[in-house]
Amino acid sequence: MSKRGDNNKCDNKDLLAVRDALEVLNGKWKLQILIAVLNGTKRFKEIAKEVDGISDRMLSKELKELEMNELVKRKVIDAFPPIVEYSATPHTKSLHPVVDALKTWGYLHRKKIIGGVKTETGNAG
Amino acid sequence: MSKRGDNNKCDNKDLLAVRDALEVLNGKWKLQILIAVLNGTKRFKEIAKEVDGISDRMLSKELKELEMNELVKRKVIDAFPPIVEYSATPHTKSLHPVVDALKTWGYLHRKKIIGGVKTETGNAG
DNA sequence: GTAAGCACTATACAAAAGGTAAGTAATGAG
DNA sequence: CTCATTACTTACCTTTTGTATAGTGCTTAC
Repeated sequence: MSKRGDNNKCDNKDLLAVRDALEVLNGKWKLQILIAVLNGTKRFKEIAKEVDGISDRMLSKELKELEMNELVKRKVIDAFPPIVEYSATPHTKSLHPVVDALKTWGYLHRKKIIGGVKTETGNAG
Repeated sequence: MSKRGDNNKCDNKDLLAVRDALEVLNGKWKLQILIAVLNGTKRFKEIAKEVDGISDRMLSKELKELEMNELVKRKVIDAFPPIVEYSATPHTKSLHPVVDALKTWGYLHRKKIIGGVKTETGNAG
């Protein structure tokens, strides 16, 4: 009866919530873009630099989806070579626990698996 | 030293950690499978039922990758129609904060965006 | 006029992820 | 023998993602 006190279990509704989150945050780039923007308002090229490896095409696409979900705010400044600034919204900021948990787990995982991996070629099965 | 107190910012190393986590957890299904297993040891078909929509092909594939990363433990019981049990490991359990953050944010997002969306076809006034 | 820079957009094509359907091995029910 | 069951594997197809290249509109620098 005490579902509230037990956050280590997921019922069906919880599963749905995770699916919703995953749908918005899925893919290789979205979280990384969000982190860049969470660290401060940035222009297109600046995000591209921070999210190393992403192409203009992908960044443009992801930014649009993120905007639709109110996870970035786009501001066009009417200047000579165009200036477009992307910034975090309150909704983006609500992602901090997710980013933080992922970050913490990333370090943990690196220690446990990546750092202590048996050589790919040397395991006798 | 001061980094400890400020978990709202990500430096380059933190970014890398998030990328590591994303690499292991990426895709539509991994977290959902992990949640199913975190809720208790289960057989192949049981996971398939809980992670609604996944195909045998995908489940098999994902389970393998998860096993390689020590996120599920596979136990074969030598019985007549095969019995294979998948269970959580200590490493899986370390994912609880991630799952929990994602779950919480999923609810939040549903309220904010999915629940309060303007109708796609009928927003003319 | 030519070149460079910004924030995109468009096109073509390759690669990866995901979906669907069918097949495999072993065994008990009919 | 056929059907059903379990845990997968295989083949084929579509969608998404990634790479490379070129172009738009505007302005400064040469």
